[in-house]
Amino acid sequence: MSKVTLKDIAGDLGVSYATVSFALSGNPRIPLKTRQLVLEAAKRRNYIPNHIAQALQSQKSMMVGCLMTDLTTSYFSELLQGIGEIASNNDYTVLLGLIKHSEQHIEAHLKNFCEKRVDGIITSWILPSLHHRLYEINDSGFPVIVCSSYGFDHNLPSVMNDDFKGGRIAARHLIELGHKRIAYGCFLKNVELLRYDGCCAAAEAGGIMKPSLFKTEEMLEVLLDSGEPPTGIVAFSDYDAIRIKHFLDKKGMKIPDDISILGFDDIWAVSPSEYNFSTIAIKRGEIGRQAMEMLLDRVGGRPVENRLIEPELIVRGSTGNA
Amino acid sequence: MSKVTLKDIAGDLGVSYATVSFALSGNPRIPLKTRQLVLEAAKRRNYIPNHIAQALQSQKSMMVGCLMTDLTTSYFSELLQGIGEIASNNDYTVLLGLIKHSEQHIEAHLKNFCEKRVDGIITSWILPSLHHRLYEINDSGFPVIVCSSYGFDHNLPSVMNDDFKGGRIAARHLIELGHKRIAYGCFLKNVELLRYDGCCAAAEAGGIMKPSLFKTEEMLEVLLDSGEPPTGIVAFSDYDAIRIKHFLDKKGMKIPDDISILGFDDIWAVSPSEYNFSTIAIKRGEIGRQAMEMLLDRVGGRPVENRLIEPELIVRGSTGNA
DNA sequence: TAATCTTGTTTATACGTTTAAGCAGAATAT
DNA sequence: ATATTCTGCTTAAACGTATAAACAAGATTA
Repeated sequence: MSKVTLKDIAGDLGVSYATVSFALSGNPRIPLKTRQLVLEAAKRRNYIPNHIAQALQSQKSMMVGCLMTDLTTSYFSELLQGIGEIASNNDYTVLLGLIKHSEQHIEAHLKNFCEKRVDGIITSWILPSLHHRLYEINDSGFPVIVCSSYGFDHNLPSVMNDDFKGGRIAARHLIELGHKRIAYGCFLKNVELLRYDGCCAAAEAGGIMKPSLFKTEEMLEVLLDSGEPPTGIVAFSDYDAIRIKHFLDKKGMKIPDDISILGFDDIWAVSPSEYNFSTIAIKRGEIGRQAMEMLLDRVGGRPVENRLIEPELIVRGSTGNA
Repeated sequence: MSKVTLKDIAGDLGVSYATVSFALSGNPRIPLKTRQLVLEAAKRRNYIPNHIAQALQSQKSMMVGCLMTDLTTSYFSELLQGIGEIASNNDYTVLLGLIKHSEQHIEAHLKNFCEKRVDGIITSWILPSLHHRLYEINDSGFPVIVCSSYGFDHNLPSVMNDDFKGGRIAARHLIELGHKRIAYGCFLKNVELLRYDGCCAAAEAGGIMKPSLFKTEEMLEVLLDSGEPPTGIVAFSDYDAIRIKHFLDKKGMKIPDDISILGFDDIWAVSPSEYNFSTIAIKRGEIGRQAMEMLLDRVGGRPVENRLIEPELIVRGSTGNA
């Protein structure tokens, strides 16, 4: 076992262990000569500082708890990558709580984080029925940051994708390609309409009709069969965009010749080697990085403001001139 | 801040804090009545045990460090899911070290894990130049377990995919479909040939020719243009299988009518809604679970043996009768 | 020359918990 | 009636570190 402690190396040198502690932490009262000796002895003995003892003493664990859903693996992976990057740079360690969406499961992880005395918690989307626990935890001294690739309702410091701007960018792209009639499609229920609002804003700015909204394939069909069918579609997600493509396939419509389409997320399926769809790429890594930075601010007692991360248009083969 | 300690709740009740500690840990010397009082007071005060102090005292951190590469996000996600599941069930917390493949980066995470006094470390593939560090760390009292979806050279307790059996299962599947001439393709350099060996074993058992091995598209072309072209191909990975499919597309060959093909991994791209390829699914979750179980065994001082996890054949649309 | 400051180190306490050992009083055994 | 065991609790030490306070000796100042 690695049981080498300050006392051991103090014993080697015939000094008190306080001296060793001071030397290692670079206290100026310790002359360079002594310090050198201590460092050598530490290296010789392969001394590894015991962070647990340090944490107990300093009341800082230098750990951040991350509550992550595994709904979309790529989302979770890139977010963690971003969080981990900033965490590492600041000597923080990431505790991972991968959650299924059961209340007990989430609660167990939160409890665990608190017992381990993390300096803060970053969470992605979790069951609304557990939001009150996040508030409690946040209020009881564990700073909580929420981060997500789409907006949801809560009342905590957060870093989110800027859905409104994303929608605006998507619609603006179509408008710049000359499209006059745009539709917005989302097959998920109970999802915020910020992206649609963004489309509407772009439409208004571009002087075209307010985009029509459809939530089912039937509604889309009605639109297509109407006198003035849309020539461009913004989908809530790349998954939705792919689903719409398959629907259009059946109707014999070609992308992008007959109709343009783009979604959100930049999942692997829409990459150039696969569907090759234009998309609004959500900057998951950036969301993660900023969430961790925000947490560091809160830990440091600095004021924070909610942040929106602007997504990025990636033009590929599914959008063309009207 | 959540600064409620044993002393606080001892003060409330007018007993010593040792009594409180005993009561909370269920020591039989404490009568039920007292215990009840303590539990109530703890709840009232919202007492959260300080795991850091417990860890210092017990010399067990109940944390496991996981060193994970993010090469293939789905691999890493499912592995972690498996590790996390067993970890949670045993009151362990996962420390995550997402690594880029730079020596300093990996070394930094390893050092961090040791300082945080993890009870053990689980690592997936890392740079061979750092294997000696894993040995050192393992020898200095931090049990290390290696887990991976394909074999690589090291000398530590491990949980690996059974590549040999995987290859055998893949080839056997083709043989059962009546294929007499099988090829094995792998575009990666420096990769072990266990899967190919498995194919060969199946071929021998099935009384057919030893499978030919190709490592480039040129070599594949030569095979296809030969007098006795293969009718079935086992690819090292699903990525390779897809790449081969695109090559075959160019040659105008149809899957599975003209030729059957299957790879390894069961990545999303080969799922029914996409390429719909037959594949050998590597049980990443299971590898993760067993790795964590193995680590628990080592922490508990129980003897361990390397484990091989048999992958699973998933039959989809890319393999058919010869 | 005495008072003060500086330098290099030690002593002691604290962080929050576990747990072996101790202790007083009650219950039981001899 | 005395010795023993049991019961319910307390005391004290330990885990490994950080750090305020103290201190002895030497250097500087008045």
